[in-house]
Amino acid sequence: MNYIYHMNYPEAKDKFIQAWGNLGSSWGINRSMAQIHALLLLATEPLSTEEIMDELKMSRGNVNMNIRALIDWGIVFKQHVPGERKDFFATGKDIWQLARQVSRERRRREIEPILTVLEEVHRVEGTNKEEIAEFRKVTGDLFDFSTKVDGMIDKFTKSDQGWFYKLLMKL
Amino acid sequence: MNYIYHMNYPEAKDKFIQAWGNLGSSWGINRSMAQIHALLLLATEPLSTEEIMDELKMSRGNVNMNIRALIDWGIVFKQHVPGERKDFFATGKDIWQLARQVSRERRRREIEPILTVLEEVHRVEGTNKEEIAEFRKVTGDLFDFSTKVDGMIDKFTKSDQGWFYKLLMKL
DNA sequence: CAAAACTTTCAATAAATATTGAAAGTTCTA
DNA sequence: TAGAACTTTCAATATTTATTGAAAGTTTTG
Repeated sequence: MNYIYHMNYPEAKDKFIQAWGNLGSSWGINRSMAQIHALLLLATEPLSTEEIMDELKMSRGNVNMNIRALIDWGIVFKQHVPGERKDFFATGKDIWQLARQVSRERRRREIEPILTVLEEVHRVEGTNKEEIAEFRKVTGDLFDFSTKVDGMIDKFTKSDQGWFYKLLMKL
Repeated sequence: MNYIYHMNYPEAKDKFIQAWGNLGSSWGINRSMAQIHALLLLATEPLSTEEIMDELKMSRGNVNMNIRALIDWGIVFKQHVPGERKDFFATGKDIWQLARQVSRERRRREIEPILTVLEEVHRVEGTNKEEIAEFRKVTGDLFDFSTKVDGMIDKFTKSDQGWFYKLLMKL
């Protein structure tokens, strides 16, 4: 007889939240931030700060700061719940839209700045011909490549889901 | 009159190394590792551990560990220098090849594991119909999306430069 | 095979980053 | 408009991650 183990909900939920947190932190995103995001992804209703503190065992300050960072990233939103005074939070459930938004932000925060630096340092001067040539070559190649990637991400962030799936077909 | 400031070589080199280190660390790559890589990118000859320690003001242990991590990532190689006993290190200068190799490794190290978790937790069971439905929906969507991205990166890592540029044209 | 040349390891330490929680700030309501 | 409800801030602290450096290990050479 062959049994497949089926997790119960609390176990699966926790496993997903931990995994999302780890993935975030290996890509330079605060673990708490990623965990809060994971929790909101699973929630069927908007959650309050208290509910998040409670489920993830985090302090009010931490939840508040990371919720605001998520809002700043454009992937979490305040939701007014009628009859309630405090804030409730929810995230978009469309994974495609999430990916676009994260790409957009990382492009702005990390790719654009490195392009600026590459452009600046490319104008280097010096007496050692060989090292200057190598420096210009490397930074120039990086600039060209990054510019292309930047353009590609830009297209992606402005595209719709159909575009992406059509692109996948072509590959 | 309009003067454009041209950096001198040491300044530009340092700026590039710092910027590459920062970029690495905001993408979850050890700063020292990224800086060593940057230094090797600019070098016109293979460098020894001592030269790296010296230029980047790092300890022998740190250089040794991070060089080995770079070798493990497949982007730095030992080079034998005739008449020398110690190891010298160099990195590939082809940016396209570098991008493919980094993609390949990150796919293996980070995307594959999350796919495993998503698949596992998707088989969740529980009594609350609504939360189970939401859980299955979210993890299923993430799995589908990640599988597609995984496949795309796989194609990318196996492709040649022409493929990539042709793809960029299509966009 | 001794000792010099070189590399690796890893416990201790430092540095960077994340988190807490209490106090200050703000907004709402009666 | 006082005070209750709620949010934000931030210095202190904890945690995680990176780095050091000296000792142990390995390889080479004469």
